[in-house]
Amino acid sequence: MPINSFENYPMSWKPTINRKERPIYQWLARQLEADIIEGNLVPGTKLPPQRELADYLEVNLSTISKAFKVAELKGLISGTVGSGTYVSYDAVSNAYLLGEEKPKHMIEMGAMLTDRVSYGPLYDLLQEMLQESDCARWFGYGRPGDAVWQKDAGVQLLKRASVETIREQVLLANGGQNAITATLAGLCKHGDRIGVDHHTYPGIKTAAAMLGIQLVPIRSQGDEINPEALLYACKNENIKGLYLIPDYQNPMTYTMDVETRKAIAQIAIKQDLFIIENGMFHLLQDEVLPAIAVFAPEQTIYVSSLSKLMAPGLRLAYVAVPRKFLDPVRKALYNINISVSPLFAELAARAIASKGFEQIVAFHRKETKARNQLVNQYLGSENCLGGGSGIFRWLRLPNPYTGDQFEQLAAAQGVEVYSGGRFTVGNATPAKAVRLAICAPETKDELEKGLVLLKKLIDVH
Amino acid sequence: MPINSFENYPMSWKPTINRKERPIYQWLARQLEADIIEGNLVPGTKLPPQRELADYLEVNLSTISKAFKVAELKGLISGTVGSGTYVSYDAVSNAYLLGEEKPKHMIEMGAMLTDRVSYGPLYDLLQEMLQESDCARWFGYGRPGDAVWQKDAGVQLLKRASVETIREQVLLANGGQNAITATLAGLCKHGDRIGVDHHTYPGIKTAAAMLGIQLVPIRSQGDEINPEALLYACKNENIKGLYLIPDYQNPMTYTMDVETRKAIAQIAIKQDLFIIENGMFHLLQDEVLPAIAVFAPEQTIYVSSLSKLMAPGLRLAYVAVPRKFLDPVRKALYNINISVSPLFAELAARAIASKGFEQIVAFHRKETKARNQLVNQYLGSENCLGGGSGIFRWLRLPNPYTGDQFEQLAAAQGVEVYSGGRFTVGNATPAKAVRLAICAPETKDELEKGLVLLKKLIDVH
DNA sequence: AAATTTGTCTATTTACATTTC
DNA sequence: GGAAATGTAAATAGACAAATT
Repeated sequence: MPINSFENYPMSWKPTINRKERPIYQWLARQLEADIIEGNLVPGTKLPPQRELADYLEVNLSTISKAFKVAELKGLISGTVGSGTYVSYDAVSNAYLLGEEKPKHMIEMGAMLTDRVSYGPLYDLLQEMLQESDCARWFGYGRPGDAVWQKDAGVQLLKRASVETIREQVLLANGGQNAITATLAGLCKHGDRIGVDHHTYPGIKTAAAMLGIQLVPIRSQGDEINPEALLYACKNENIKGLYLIPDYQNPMTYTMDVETRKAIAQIAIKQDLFIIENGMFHLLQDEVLPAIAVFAPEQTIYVSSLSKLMAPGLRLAYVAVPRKFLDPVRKALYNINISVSPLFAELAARAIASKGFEQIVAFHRKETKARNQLVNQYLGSENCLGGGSGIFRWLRLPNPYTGDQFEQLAAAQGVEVYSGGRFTVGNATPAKAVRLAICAPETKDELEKGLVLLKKLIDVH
Repeated sequence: MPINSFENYPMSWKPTINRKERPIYQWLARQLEADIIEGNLVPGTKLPPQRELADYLEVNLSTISKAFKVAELKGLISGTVGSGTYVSYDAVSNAYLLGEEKPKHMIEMGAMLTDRVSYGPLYDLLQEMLQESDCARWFGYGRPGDAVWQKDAGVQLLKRASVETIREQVLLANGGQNAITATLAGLCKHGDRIGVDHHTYPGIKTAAAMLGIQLVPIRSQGDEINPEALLYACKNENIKGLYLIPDYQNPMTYTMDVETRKAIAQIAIKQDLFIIENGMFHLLQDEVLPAIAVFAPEQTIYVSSLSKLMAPGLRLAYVAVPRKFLDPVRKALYNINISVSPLFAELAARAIASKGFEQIVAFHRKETKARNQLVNQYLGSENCLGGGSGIFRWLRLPNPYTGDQFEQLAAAQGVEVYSGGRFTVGNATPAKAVRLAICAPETKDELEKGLVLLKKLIDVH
């Protein structure tokens, strides 16, 4: 019997204990998971201190600790020394952004797509390839020399994004997500910690949860990661690496300035952190700033994906890998893919080397800018962050709305947007904002229809 | 001070202890790993009992246990209650079969390729696709209906391999390895155990090691997994699933008979094991036996890859997933790939639905049989297991040779073959055999050259 | 500024089950 | 067939450090 009767204390979570159900810690972890998923424990709830639970259940402190650890690695809860353990805001929100079936007649502004200007040129290049003699080799493993020039094309693309590398340090992946998951799998082991923005690309959240890698939101005053906050996380959170999107951060739209890049690079070098730099939107920017990889070339794995730049169906990414990480990343990519399709590797290489490449990029930018102007007309630019040649916006909501509420209301009106909660990491507080994928609607007309509906919702308050 | 002086006992491994290097268990694990990789501890070495080491180092038993666990999850050592802990045979052998660069002028009989008869028909189909209107959509996400018919094609392919499923339970992956790694990642967590053949497809070894999943070789009298051995492993090894290649097992060439399939299916149902059934060579067999998935449809994830059947560059696989595993496997595939290329999904679907499909398969079989007859001429069929329409053989070596020695000698002669050790799992003893990929040489002439050289090496003894 | 709260980590204790002899 | 050898795994204890008050 516990010395105190806990009946009188309000405990936010009262698990049952069943001594026959061994191991205890797993039994508790299962209960905790179920209670969170079923909604008995809502996001943001503070769980009782581990010692209190241990006392209440008459088990050892470490048994509780272990149960919490299981849930934490699944991304369900998040604990901090001194302040306690909280149910994560993103525990129940759906981070899988590309479902199997979509309800029809929705204006799609959730999942991120680009416009379709590049499909034609890609088609032409593919046609050209198929006219050549021996072209059937693209269904095999290609000719020995092919891989070399395909990687050289990667070098060229990376150079365009300010990253200097050599073909021996370029690896090919089946798209950006594939590259990132492989890099994580190759460089981290179960239980490792990675620093990220407090709102970030959901793909890394689900991948990390699957691999048992813990994401640590790097806090700071504003929304941007800053060097002091990073240094703090190095000292106190034992992080092993960083995942960053310095150019038009997803979803918060900020672009990191050069000084901050330098400072973060310096810290990464000093603290021996690796950085996964996602250059997703780098080349779409009006002014291409030097990548963090430029300032910390031995620490930074730079990922340059073609799906946003060229076409979403061209699932290919180039990864520039520092020498010391080359072997593990190559092995992880092998374990996951064996190899990429030689046909696509060739097509992509030709697209990059083609005269039309810059034109495609320019087209994308132009189309995107026009759409952003449309957005500004309806939503203004003060509370709707981003713009320029960014393919999404970050709409800060007027006061009574939470992101989730707004997402649901918008869906009811026929517009799909993604709530801030989908991007929230760990115990960070979900922003009262939604992300708008402005290039996803097929036409500007459809985008405008969506904007009208969203504007109405906002003006209610 | 330990009570006994261990100076006099011969201990196979004497780690140093440095009490300043905390944590102790990590310090020990690092030493163990280094000693294995540097060759101070050769494969097969029995390590001292955990208690003995603990006594010697004056630390607790569990500290040693934990250090051993770290090494075991990396696939370096393998412990059994009662008999002790041994250095794995495959700890140092290279399981990554597709290196970046190959020495030139080698006759390739290591990495497994098929012949090239299907390249032409695939080319024709792709050409046809590109003639259609709106064909540029394959660079986007395709039309909504596309995915449906592409999955139906998968259903059709699976049915051809005896597996009955519905489109809702078919998922697409970027090739067989991609499907297997995703399935493992989706269904297992760090530390889980999976039963496999004592020699198996190296891709699962490296993927499992990366994910911290432990492979348990299922032992039995002969080389084949049998139901009693499996039942034993269920009771004693706490395995959560199975990975099997019932049709022309890689590398040992055996095909599981129908009774054994039924028995294994029954055990899987009773013990609630999942089965990852790799149907890699299923459709190449002369007689297509019912898959294990037929007898345990709710337990079996059946993977049907096109790279061996059609072309290695067509990196696509269909996965038939039981309802209860659908969600985790789909999410894992999403985390790893987001999606497969719509262009390839369409091309593959058309290839499967085409009239030429059966013809391609027949072509492959015919070509392979001819090659196998050539192999029989030189190496006989008694010690060179496999044949028929199998694209590799398992050559049992005459007595003084180990697989590794033979691999090296053959390489010196200009023929690449893969030693049994590359396929060995955990503490299983590496077979004195090598695998010959008989369809990898581009021509029969080249295959014959290779066979002559191998024959000479064998005849020396 | 010091004391308290709180989570983290590793080593230790204990119980257990199987294999070997 | 029973005792000894051996690895496995969970619970517990204790030390530690950061955050809060």
